[in-house]
Amino acid sequence: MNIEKILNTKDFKLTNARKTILELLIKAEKALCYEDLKDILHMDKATFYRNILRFEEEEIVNSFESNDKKRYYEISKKKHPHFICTVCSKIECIHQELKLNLDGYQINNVILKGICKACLNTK
Amino acid sequence: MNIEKILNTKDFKLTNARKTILELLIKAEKALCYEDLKDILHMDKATFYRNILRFEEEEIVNSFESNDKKRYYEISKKKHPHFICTVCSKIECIHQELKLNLDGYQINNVILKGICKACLNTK
DNA sequence: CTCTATGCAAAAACTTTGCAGGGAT
DNA sequence: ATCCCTGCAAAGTTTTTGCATAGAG
Repeated sequence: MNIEKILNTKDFKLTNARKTILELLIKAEKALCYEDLKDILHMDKATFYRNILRFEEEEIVNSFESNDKKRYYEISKKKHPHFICTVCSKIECIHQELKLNLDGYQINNVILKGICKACLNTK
Repeated sequence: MNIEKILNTKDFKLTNARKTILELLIKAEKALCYEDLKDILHMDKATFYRNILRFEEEEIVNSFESNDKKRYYEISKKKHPHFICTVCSKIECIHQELKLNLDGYQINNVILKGICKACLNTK
């Protein structure tokens, strides 16, 4: 994934803030929230939130709200379903495709909420 | 669905607030948020949120966060997948089962996010 | 009578906005 | 030179908490 290309084709100015955010999301193994990133971002939260919103509008990034009230972001190209445990708030990636007939709809995100194995066992 | 039975079996005191909340959710055709309910609830928001949280803990109700930052609640027995449009924030119920292998996990909620037909067409 | 539930107000948590100055093209 | 981007601080939005009073069992 070429960051400069992504930003240029979408009419973004090529700023350090944008490059940093995209680099980190591309590198990431999992979806990340602002709190995960804030210590390594070196930018104001307003800058982060404004840019990530624009990335979402341009469908470079997509996001979902987790159980812990925070929004998690991932590069659109890496998207896959997520399981969120409502007890421990852990997020697990699901590497399965799911079959659904929703013609005419564009599905960007699949979130399953429930209770994970570990929490079920200690209940 | 017998409200008094639900509340009694779960060791709840039978208050008007609780009966009102459950009645409205049982009657509802779709998942509802506090804002949808506040004008007809006649109770403080703290009472609503405290009770709905207990209902969730007892798995009488389950909830999901929508695109508009609000939490939506539905009676567990009525649960089904939801599609949330990230453009217009509309929530649509999906009456399809989806096949996924997640042994050992309890899935309470399925949320699909994306762009609905109407919004795709006006883009 | 006891212990839980409620209302009110204030706080909390995360995200967004206004504004003035800085930076990319 | 222009217009977009950024940082800072303050505001916004939804949900939660503390505390005194009211109500269920």
